[in-house]
Amino acid sequence: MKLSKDIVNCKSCIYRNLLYEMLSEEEYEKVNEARTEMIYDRGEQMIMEGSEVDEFMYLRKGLVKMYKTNSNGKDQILSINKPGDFINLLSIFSKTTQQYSVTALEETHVCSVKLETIKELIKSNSDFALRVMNRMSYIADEIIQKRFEIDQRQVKGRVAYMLQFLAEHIYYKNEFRMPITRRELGELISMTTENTIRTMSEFKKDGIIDMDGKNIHIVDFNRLKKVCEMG
Amino acid sequence: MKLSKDIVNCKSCIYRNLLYEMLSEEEYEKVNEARTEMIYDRGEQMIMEGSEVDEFMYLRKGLVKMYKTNSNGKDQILSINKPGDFINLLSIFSKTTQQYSVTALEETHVCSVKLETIKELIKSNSDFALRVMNRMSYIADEIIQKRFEIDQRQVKGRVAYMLQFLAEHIYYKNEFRMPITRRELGELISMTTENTIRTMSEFKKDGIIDMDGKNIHIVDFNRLKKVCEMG
DNA sequence: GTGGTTTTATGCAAAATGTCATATTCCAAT
DNA sequence: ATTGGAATATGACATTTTGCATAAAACCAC
Repeated sequence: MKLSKDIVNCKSCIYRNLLYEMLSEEEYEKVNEARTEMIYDRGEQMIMEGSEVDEFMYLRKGLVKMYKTNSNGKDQILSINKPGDFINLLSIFSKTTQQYSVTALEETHVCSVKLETIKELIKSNSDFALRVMNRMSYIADEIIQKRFEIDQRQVKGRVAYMLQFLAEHIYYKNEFRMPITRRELGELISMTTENTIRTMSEFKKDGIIDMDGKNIHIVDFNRLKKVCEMG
Repeated sequence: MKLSKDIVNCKSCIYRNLLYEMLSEEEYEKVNEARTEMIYDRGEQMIMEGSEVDEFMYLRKGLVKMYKTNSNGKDQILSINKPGDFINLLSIFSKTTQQYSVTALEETHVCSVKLETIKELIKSNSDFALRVMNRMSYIADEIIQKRFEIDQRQVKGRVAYMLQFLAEHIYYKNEFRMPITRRELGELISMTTENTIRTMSEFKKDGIIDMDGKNIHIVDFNRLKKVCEMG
């Protein structure tokens, strides 16, 4: 992890309107000063489950996984997050320790603001408070809805769902490089590594996708959707 | 559904300190006036997925289930909620429609405050805003953590987990009357009705629980915990 | 009370999923 | 370039879970 050298002002940040649009000039400055921007390499752990919560963090660039390690040492991945996501917004107001770990899946830039500063802004600017609530509500809902989608499907449907999700909501195209291993994909949809691999091989044999290692090409989106729908 | 006749003042409500403790006298009055208390019978639907969000609701008495109906008409239960829980806090700030349905499992009293009023309080009282955030954060976390617990277990572990949960967090004793059918229990832990019933029969045969219809008695808590731990 | 519907219950065959073993490929550190 | 460890791949087999059938018991509306 290292500090970013080219300091970007919040005003020119493309994610500014997600959160800071209603701040006054003065409040803006406050965030700008309290803010640090960090860069993490692929594979670097950014947040460790159980560590202290004292910063409010969001992605400016990159991709991360949020996960939990259970008592048997196995990871369960909660979600894959992209820029604009607030990676610890759920723990921040009710817990003193991080509830989930976060690791970078590629080079990732993170903005980090002292929690104290955010709380001051919430107190001084109620529109900002409502916006933070809006984002919290949205994030929680997204995670819960996604768990629902996964839980109601069986293996093939789950893999299909995730491939579709990656294509439509992360990469916005039918061809992409998998940001995670097959094991991690399994951890994301609650199934074994072997079954994950087998299912993807099957999709390839059936002509639904084409793949070469981590490179995925969804050849027949309609059929993928169909598998996704019937579970 | 009917309006409650014996109007209870918020000040004497036992759940007052969950949310309203930092309100001024004036703000208190505002809530009190904007508030309606409703009584729902067992089986009555209180919130319909897709309906408009315009009230902030919380339980004063009773038990409810929050659930979603999927495209095949099957329900998935998200959580069982008891007094003090805010049954639509997750949808309220990011969505204009309810994301989940809520139905009473027994006679249930609900306090309902116009969303507009709550938003005004958030604007006028920043400590209240922080408290609302704290509750949102807490609720989201609880739901997500519970999903994790369920997803990492298989059938026996899931049933054991839920029985333990009911005993320890809903009824506070080893003997209780199941508030839901076996089908609903299945909907809660993502398994079929048949397997749910079979697993409970097995627990009975093994001497872990005793049961007669909906009456459950956890005879051997240690063994239940063991089943719960090994998945 | 009566009749109809839902819930609980259990058996059995089929399907899905997990486990273990083994081989090959890929990737990163030296 | 070499090498060790992780990731991908696949088969065989065990176990788990589902799906369907059927029946008794419990519950509800009239």
